[in-house]
Amino acid sequence: MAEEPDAASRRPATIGDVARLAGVATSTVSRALSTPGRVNEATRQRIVAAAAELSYVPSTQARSLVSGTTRTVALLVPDIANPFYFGLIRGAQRQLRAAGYAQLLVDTEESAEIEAETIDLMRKSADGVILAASRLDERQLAALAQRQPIVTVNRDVPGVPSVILDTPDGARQALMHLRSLGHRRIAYVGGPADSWSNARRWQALEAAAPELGVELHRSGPWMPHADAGAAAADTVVGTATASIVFNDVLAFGMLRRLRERGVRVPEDLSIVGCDDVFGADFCEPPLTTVAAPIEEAGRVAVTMLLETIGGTGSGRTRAVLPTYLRARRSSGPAPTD
Amino acid sequence: MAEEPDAASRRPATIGDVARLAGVATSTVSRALSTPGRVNEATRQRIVAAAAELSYVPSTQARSLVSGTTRTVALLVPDIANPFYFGLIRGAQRQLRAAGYAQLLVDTEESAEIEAETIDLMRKSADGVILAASRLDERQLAALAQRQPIVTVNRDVPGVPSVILDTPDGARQALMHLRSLGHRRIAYVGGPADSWSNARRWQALEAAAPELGVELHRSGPWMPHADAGAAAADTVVGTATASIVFNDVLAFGMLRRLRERGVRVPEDLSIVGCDDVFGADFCEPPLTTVAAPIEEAGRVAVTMLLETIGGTGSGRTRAVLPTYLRARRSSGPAPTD
DNA sequence: GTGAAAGCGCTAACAA
DNA sequence: TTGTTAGCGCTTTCAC
Repeated sequence: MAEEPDAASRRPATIGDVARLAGVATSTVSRALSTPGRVNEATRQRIVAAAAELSYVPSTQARSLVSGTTRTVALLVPDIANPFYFGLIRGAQRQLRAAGYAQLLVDTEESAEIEAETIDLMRKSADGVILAASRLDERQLAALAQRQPIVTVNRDVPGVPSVILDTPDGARQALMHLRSLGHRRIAYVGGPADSWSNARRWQALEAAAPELGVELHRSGPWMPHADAGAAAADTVVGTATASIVFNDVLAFGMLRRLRERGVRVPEDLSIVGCDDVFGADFCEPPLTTVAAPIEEAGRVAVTMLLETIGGTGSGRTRAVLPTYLRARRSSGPAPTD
Repeated sequence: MAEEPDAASRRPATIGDVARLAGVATSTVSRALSTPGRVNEATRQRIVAAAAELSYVPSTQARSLVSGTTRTVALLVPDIANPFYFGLIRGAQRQLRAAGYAQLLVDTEESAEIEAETIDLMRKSADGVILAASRLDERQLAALAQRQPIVTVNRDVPGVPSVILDTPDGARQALMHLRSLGHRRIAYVGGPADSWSNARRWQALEAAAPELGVELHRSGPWMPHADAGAAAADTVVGTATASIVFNDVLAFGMLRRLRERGVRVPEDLSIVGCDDVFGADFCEPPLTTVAAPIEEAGRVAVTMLLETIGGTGSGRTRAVLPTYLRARRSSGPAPTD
């Protein structure tokens, strides 16, 4: 194999090049490649060979121009560096690849503005959008969903299909767990003020506390970053003997602070996180946490979105995925007051 | 504001709709929106207003069909769930957004085949490709780079622009650090056999060991997953008093195993990781690790790629980013043998 | 400064 | 079974 002229030529092969080489019309090439049944087997083979020789790749742009469809789905997450979204991203990507779709990942940097702007842009570039932990308000979300297929994750707005991780239930489990260990004064260390999940978890705890005989305290709002954990930890020490924390990342920061202050976990203060993020079993002590099937959430979101796009909508518009408490060592017995 | 008819109409507005509403030709709309200087200010305003009213978004597909350019860059990573890539993804995304590009993120699942296939697909869908820790061999990589703009991260192939994190130097720093602590028998716990960085780190260590009077052992290859850490840890105990590990994730797994076995870190066995991944300062004990400016690597890779695409190539074809040892507590003094 | 028309690569009628 | 033709939405000559 000496020179390969086609490889050297800068311009990628078009359907016209393939047609010329195979001695057929472009429409035949198109058919051979997308509706193999409707073309003579011999010519089909000739065409496939020609395409291979020119290493022809169909232009997705041209295709979508005529089909009006892009076979691309956008996934918007508030913070790509938050390990919580890893599983979601991966689950979505797997399901998308299987369906022959590409994934456009966008980090909206916790900004409602960037989010809205991106969704609008995507109206032409993607067939649909998956919104993780959207920062938009209900009205906006509902309006946008009118215009283009949208599925939300961890955000429930009437009329917008959604995948919900039932973390309020997980929080309830955590509360019972701590209570059964003997804790009576328990704090909820809350996440961002505009977080929908956060509000729902608090509600669930508030509802469950009385009948358990738990004195419930509230701390926050806190940003879901490890750095915020220091201040958060300080608010809890002395107030409660156990805490349920918005998410693991925040809990990591608390753990670090408590170690600095010499407050022992779980002996002096119990901690329960949420998400079962990467690292939750490596930290000191390993973190008891509300684990959620986040990768599955990604897959389900894609499935629902593709149903919406395809109009195959079985009508399922809301999926609630169960969570469970993964008890490790950061929630020991209640300290004797 | 009662009914908003345009919002209700399913079909998104095209340039033609805008032209009609503004009472001009489509070409004028096009100019007004992309070359504002070449159009009368009054008409421009009329057009902008019309576009806003119809909430017109230009079709990127149609644009790229005529321009031959997609303003999209593909980023291929072997494993999206590996926290090492977070920073890279984010750095790349920031720089891309600033330049008005979209990011197509693909998880190649550590498969050379998926990688090659994806790169080929991207020839038409993206203006360029960033390859993190490519699994392809030199020949393939060089050939692909002929056909489309490619920048590699942590992979150096002649003729392919690359961003290199100088982890071999970091490994050398780790070796000196451990030696100065009194360690003489030190193991390198290696990563995947086909990892280019892995090979280079070993070379660096091998070269540095004699003059430091270090007896260097080698363990591996291991997959860079926490689960692999258990077996890896077992190979080191008793052989060496300190170990330099391919990456933090593997080190996490080792830490867990050593805790189970009752081997104290760093008293009985010192550990130095690599990457300074999320969690390295939360684990027990906090992990001393070779830290690399990974987010910067993402930004630099994008810059280099865009230069290649734009033909603005200043000719810079290789960026080497320094690394440094971030000493925490997992590398204590040498145990007395 | 603006409009008419051609064409980017592809698919989908419609004919043959 | 295959070829011809007309567009998808946009940019870009080329006239005016």
